[in-house]
Amino acid sequence: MTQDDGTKTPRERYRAQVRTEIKERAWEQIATAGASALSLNAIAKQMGMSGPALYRYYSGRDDLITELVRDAYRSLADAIAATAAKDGAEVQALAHALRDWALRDPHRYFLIYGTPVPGYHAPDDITAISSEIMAILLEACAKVDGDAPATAFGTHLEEHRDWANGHPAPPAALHRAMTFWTRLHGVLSLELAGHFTGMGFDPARFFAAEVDALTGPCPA
Amino acid sequence: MTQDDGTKTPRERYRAQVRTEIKERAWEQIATAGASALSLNAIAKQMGMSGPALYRYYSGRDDLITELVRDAYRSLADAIAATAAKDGAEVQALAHALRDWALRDPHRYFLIYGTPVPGYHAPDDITAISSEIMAILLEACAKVDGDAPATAFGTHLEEHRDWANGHPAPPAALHRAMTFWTRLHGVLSLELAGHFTGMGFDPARFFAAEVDALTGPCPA
DNA sequence: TTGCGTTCGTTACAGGTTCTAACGCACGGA
DNA sequence: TCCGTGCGTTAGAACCTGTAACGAACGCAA
Repeated sequence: MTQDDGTKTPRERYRAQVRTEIKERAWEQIATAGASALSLNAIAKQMGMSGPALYRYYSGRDDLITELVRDAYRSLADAIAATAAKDGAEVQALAHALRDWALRDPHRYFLIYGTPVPGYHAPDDITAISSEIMAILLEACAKVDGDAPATAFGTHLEEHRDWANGHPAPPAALHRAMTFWTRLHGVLSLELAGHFTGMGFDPARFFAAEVDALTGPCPA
Repeated sequence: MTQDDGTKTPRERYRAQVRTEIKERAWEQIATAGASALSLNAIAKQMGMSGPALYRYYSGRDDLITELVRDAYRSLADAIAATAAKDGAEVQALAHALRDWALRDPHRYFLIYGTPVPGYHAPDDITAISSEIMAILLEACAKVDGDAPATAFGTHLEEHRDWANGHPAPPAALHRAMTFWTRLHGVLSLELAGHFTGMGFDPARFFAAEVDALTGPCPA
């Protein structure tokens, strides 16, 4: 046989299949009741199994949620990387890719950028995915701010650029990347949280306006 | 006697006192373990009472949390109103008042602007407090953008200005108020959620840079 | 084909939560 | 002084997470 499936033994194949089905049920549950209401017991019952059986596949609730967060980051990084490869890393394209991804499943967005769980710390491989995304963003900003003058906060970032993972972006690009992140998160998170409902205006236009302000030459 | 205390009968006085003590314990608990881990049982045990006694004072967990959200909004509105009265509603002053308030208790900030609970809808009196805050912000922005040219999104807001509650702010002011909200929320929420930890730069400088960009004349 | 060990799913249980129901007591207004 | 309202109690149902011990099935190897 071909070794297409990656995993080899039937047990591993079965185990992987059950793990993904658990995650699918978990996403459904999160979409309806939120991440805080995620119940291993309910997932098991829904799959025709009884309670503690799931502990063969995930060591606990935190373990499952960590896996979901990892998948969410991975999905976002792939979406961003895909548009970067297709549109040549235009900043506007990245922004709208981010919004499309967030609107596709708001709960998935909040799993990453929502209210943090007090005791929880993400493992290293997850933060690594996060810096993948940042690298793509920095690349796009560097193309725009090739020789833009450094802003005040940009020089501050220049002095503390360990987070850029060695990317040779100029200060103005570092500044633009950070404002890209925070401004778009600001609009998106308030929109997804429903704080704009009933206000009457079009959130998409607001987002587009922020993207325009972001890609303009002014104070990035 | 004077009717200073508002409540009259001793029973009402006692009831009010217990209700506030419950809320104090709840805030302590939220500060250490987050809102999702708030336990009525633990609060009761901490107060020397046993479990269901609290249901005399709050009809359930949701009722208590709603009250906490109301208090949080009220506290924010008071803080904003205080600086508006003191500093004459300078936009910068409002921004830093917001950050100070948020840093004073991050969990309280997330209780308002964090991940929304799927089924939950805030009662009308809470949204009323929210528009109090917006009114102050609009007033401050109107002083800045007295006769500023309308932006594209500003005219869109002009056409859907029901959320401004009849405030006679010009389009540029409407636009500035919304970007004030989303941009500062963007920086603040990511900072409070810990997404900047380990990056090395100073979040306060980033916030200040965004405030500067916000109060500048460029694309509001 | 026949073992045999690993892994799976089960039930039983401990301890936690929210919330309802029914009971007794004690406080306060009349 | 009396009596009703309101308070706190215990008991219990229905959930939840997570552990422990048991039996069965599956797959690899001889």
